[in-house]
Amino acid sequence: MTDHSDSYRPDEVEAKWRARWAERGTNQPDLDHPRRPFYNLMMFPYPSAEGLHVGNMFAFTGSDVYGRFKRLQGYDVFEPIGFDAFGIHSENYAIKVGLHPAQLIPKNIANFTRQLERIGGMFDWRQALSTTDPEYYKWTQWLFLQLFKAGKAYKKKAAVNWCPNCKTVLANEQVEHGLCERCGTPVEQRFLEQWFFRITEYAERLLGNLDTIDWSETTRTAQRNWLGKSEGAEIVFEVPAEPSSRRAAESIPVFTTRPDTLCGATFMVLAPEHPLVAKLTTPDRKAEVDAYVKAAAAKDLVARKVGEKEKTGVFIGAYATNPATGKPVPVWIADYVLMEYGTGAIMAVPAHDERDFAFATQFGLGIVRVLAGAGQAAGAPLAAAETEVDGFRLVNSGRFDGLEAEAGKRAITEWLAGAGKGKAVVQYRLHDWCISRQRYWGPPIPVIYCDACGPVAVPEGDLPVILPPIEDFRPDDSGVSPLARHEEWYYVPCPDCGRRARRETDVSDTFLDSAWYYLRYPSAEFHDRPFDPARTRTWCPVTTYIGGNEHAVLHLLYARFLAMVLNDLGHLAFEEPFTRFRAHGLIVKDGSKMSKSRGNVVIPDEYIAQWGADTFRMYLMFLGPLQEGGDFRDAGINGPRRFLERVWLMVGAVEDSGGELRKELVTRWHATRKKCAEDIEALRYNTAIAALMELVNHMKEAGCHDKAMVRDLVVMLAPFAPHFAEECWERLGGAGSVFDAGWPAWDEALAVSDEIELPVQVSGKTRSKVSVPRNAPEEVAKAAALADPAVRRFTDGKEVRKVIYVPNRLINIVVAG
RNA sequence: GCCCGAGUGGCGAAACGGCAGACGCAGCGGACUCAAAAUCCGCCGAGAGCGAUCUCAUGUGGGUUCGAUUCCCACCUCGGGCACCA
Repeated sequence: MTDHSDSYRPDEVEAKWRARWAERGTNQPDLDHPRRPFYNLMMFPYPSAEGLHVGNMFAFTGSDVYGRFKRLQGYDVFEPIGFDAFGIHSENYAIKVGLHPAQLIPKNIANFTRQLERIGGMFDWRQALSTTDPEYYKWTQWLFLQLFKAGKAYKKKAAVNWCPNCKTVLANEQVEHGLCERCGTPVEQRFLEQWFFRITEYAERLLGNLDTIDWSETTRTAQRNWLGKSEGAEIVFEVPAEPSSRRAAESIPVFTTRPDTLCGATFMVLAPEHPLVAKLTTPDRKAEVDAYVKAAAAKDLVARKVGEKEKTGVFIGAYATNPATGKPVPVWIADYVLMEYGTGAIMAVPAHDERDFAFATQFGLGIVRVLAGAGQAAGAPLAAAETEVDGFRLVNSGRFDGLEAEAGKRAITEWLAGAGKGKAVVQYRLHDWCISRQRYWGPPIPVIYCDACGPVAVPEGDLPVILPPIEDFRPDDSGVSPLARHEEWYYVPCPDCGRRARRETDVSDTFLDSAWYYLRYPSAEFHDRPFDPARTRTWCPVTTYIGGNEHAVLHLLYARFLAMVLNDLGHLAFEEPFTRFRAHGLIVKDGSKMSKSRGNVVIPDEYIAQWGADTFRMYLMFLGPLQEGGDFRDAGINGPRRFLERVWLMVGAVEDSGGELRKELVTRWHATRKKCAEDIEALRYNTAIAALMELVNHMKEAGCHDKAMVRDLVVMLAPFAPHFAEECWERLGGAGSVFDAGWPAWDEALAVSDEIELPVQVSGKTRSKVSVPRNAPEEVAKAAALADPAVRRFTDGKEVRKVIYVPNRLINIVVAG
């Protein structure tokens, strides 16, 4: 191509339109008086030192295509962007390279900003935010105070997950298989004073609302599993007083999902940490029990939770009474029972629970069957626990014998409640959210401890509590934050009594920063309020949210919880923050997900420099459906490039063809408008792009350069290749931005053709095609089919048994033999 | 172990229960060129046949149906989540 005046040069075009958009405020909706507000949100990035990688770009482009499409449909689309820049990621990296995070983060943000602009996102940069900005974390602290004042934040000494490498506490959600999610170090148990949010109070609502929101099913399932609802009963086992050792009577409540098996409870097991263990242990068992408790406490959570098949445990010498049978049952402790779940104690029913069966077998404890199938004797021996009990009936259960399992559950629970020995309860797997971190790089928790007044909230007028710029920000093994080494910072007068008091030195979890950022975007310029009521009413809840499923149970659950709390406290009118959520797929490279931690990231900058952002955007979106992700390899990028160049040439050669267009082409035109819109709405960008390519192929074949068609083509291409489309639009004489052109409307009647190529099957095998009018009556189609020579070869001389005709789809002639 | 996804040409993929492989990449043949690149035209699942055509083919095995990539049952493989949660 020697004619430079007519070749497409992405660098120039893209730079030109980036400048135009900034100049004209193209991407800045009227935040106060939008006609049709549409909040298009993408999960904000953590600004890593490596920069935005191809996996990020895939997700951001996916969200941006949708936002631009909505814009073309006439919505006032608000597409904000920001940076989730606090947290251990940034801090650890700063430690590694020997810099202060406060120096590092602004550089990373600058780099991300450059990249995000370069990929052509429709971001409203006026409202950009960083969670590390005091103007932002002031309100994160405010949020904490609202929960604190409402009694939804509390401090307790608790067994927490401690990462000895990151030297901090982790939330349960940040522990994977007993390993630290970030660095893979085995997590230890420590007992520390920690701040918690009462998310468990919201478990029922968090679960129930899942049925009311339009979210990816995978995400909702993940949340349901995480919430882990179990319905069952709490049953109290009494331990009679022991006069010889002067021990009083005690009672041990247990939680079970199988109250129907109560009569089969032949022993009990307590968690080693259970508070009753010390009281109930008999003197002769004390040495052995103490040793076991100690050993269990020393075990890290990996050893305790995974891998171990061998059951261990010790008898503590006490006997409790089975409330249904009145028989004594021995009380054991074992580390397969967890203090954090239920009551920390179980009734063991070895006949119908695998773990209890293994334990009973190992220690020679009694096994009594209480459920039997048809033809099974009540005394039939068990080779293994029988947990599948469909159609089984209760046996060895006295007055409850003969009931089916479900009926037995109800009957026994009712009987327990009447006798004051138990009640129906619902348990959740969810724990309260531990939000304190013994680290530096986060918002200080705004509480002051006074010897006279106790924990006091920092007055809202004193916010933000600025994170001091200390040099020795590295964590240590002490279990306290680096801020605790700075007296000059933490000694302050008590806000209530004025006496010397000390600040909380822990900072809050990064997930608190990100749990409310969507509220800040529309109100980012207000200094005196976290989120403006009018702006929030206009823009929230978020219309469409796109993000990674790795946040299904972390970020997305916390954000929902906080919205509910703010709703209860009267700050928000809604309780579900994201009306529609779609999880994008992951970009895989060399067999595993592209991520910094796996070291397989590809930075898009070089590709963009070589091909242009538009071509690269189209290439990524053409890979496959957004929700499925795909393998990254750069083979194939030539396709979108050739396509855009073809369209470019077409734009240079347009002509007015008046009403001369072929009927077939008009049909394609309308069908493409429709298909492309429907596919984008469903996030099937790959087939939307394919439809545009098909249209171009047909236009080329027909030698068509019709101006109106080319203009539509450019508009439909705009979500994918925004700079390119703007340039073409301008060259076609369009006024303003192509994004104000409106999505081309289609006529349903024109989108289908009058003549149909109808496939003809003979006994279910396709043999030929015949041309018939659209919606042809069966007789017409049948006559045409039976007249076709290719069909007659299979039907001649045979009896037609039946004809199946699906108008406009197919005709199937079923013949005998 | 349990709960979600997904298995289709050399590759990325497409297909309201109705022509399997749209669209694209790579490859092959040709045109243009001194030549190469770019561009344009044609071919492109496997097997048989000179051919029009025929047979086989959507992870495996069954089933429902006139007809199954699609629905049902069992199994295999690969991703992801949960996991001693009582």
